[in-house]
Amino acid sequence: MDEMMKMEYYRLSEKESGSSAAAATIVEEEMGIIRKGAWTEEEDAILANYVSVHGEGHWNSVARCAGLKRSGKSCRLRWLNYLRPNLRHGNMSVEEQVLILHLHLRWGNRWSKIAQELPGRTDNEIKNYWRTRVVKQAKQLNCHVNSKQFRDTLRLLWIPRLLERIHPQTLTLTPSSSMSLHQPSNNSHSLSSTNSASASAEFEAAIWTDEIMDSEFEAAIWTDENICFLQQQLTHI
DNA sequence: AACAGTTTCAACCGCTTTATC
DNA sequence: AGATAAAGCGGTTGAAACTGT
Repeated sequence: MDEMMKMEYYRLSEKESGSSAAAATIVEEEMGIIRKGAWTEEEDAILANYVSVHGEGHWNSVARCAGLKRSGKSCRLRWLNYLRPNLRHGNMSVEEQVLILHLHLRWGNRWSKIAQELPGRTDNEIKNYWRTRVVKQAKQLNCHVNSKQFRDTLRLLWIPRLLERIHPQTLTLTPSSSMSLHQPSNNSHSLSSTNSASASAEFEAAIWTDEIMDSEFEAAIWTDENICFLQQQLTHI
């Protein structure tokens, strides 16, 4: 935090002392001062302008100083999920989808951690993708999304198949990375083996190509053909 | 065209973690 | 060391958009 920010922060904290900020928020909410629901363009502009001048952080203060009738939490979320620069909205590319599948096998529902590996994507977006696409497809295949059966099928068959289609060279990496994809794991909650960290890094690097950042086409990995393939594999695994 | 059912995703909620005093 | 506030996180909800009849 730079000095200007610090000064501003302490000034505001002082202002808020006495009755706590949280208590103030509750009172404001009860009085109908705190707005909820969809953000308007005007509110977006106010928030974006304020953050561009003062920087991120101290969201309760942002809400007050910018004149927004919103909670600090709401301001933070709106900024992180919508207004922040360099965000990518819209359809996920094939590479992004495969990476999500891969990282979820490794980390589970650690959405923010997964989001860190997908530049421009938010944890909320990834979480929504998972729930609306992956969980849905698993249900249609009569599987639980976290079952060993479904996870093994993803890890051993489905992801390699998708990779082969998008980047044929990915599967001819070093033995270590291939192992990380093909080696069955006793631990159903982890893709990892001893060398998995470096192998996974190699895997992720292989998925990401220069064109991904420009990729705008609708990337359908959940095609009838692919789902049929999954269905067949699930009955044999 | 109108309605019902389904899907999507932005936003909220509540809990946990981290930072500060 | 404990209290408090802020930030972060994952789960859930509900309105809008979409699709089928």
